[in-house]
Amino acid sequence: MQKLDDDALELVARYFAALAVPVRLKLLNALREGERNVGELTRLTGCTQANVSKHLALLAHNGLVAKSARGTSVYYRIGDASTYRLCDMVCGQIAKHYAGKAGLEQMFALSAGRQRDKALSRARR
Amino acid sequence: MQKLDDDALELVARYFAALAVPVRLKLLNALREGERNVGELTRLTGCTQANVSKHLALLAHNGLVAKSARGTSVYYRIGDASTYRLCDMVCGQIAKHYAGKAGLEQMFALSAGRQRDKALSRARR
DNA sequence: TGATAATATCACTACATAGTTATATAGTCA
DNA sequence: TGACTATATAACTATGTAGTGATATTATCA
Repeated sequence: MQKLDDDALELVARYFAALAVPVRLKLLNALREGERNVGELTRLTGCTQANVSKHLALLAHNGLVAKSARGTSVYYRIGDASTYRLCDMVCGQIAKHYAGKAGLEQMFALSAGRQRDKALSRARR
Repeated sequence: MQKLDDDALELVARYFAALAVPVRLKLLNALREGERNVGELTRLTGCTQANVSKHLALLAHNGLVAKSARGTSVYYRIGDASTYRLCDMVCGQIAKHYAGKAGLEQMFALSAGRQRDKALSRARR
């Protein structure tokens, strides 16, 4: 039972670790508006293609994104709609924690706006 | 604006990183039932005192726990009640992702049970 | 089949941080 | 004040992984 519990903690930690890198958050954010292929995501993030590919593989491995190949391209999309709820909660907590620092709430409002609802209803199904 | 957005991603990533280490999740889990001092948390986790102290400092720095000194002891408590909602959401997603693996849902049920409600109502105030 | 394009993987470097031991700091009580 | 206890910090090692350039893999189309 203690062993099981440690395995669970390990899994949860890995999940959070998947969200603990700015580039990966940027990738997830880019997918709010719908699916995109690797080339598009490479341009959007400004990273090398190899790097984007690696991050996407990690996100997919943790169930945060899903992929489907069409032609020579591979299209990625959000794997679980509740991922954004998670991010939005964190944004809220950070905004609260840093309350007083000018304009931080607005900064986060960016990622929690109308875009989300569009993407959510798409991903929910 | 692009710069601001990158700063926001950095902050969110740091917050998730704080949750991305099993020992820290164990610490937060131990605080579900109420506040504890460093010595108690050291015993509960089985780590060295120095290590626990470092993890607690990091959690405090990110607003996940709060501390108050009484005598020679320092007592830590949950900084934000919604932290557990975050963890429980992740547990739910993982359980969904691994659905089929025997007994995994029960494994996670451990950390999302009645204890949470007690701790939440305490921390909410 | 050969050329081209898109993605994934490999081998590598650089850096951040988890964990450890030893020590410093601060509070309590005789 | 000195001994004792609890916590924090410093210095260090080991390890994981983000990022890169080069290359392999796979699909498309002439």
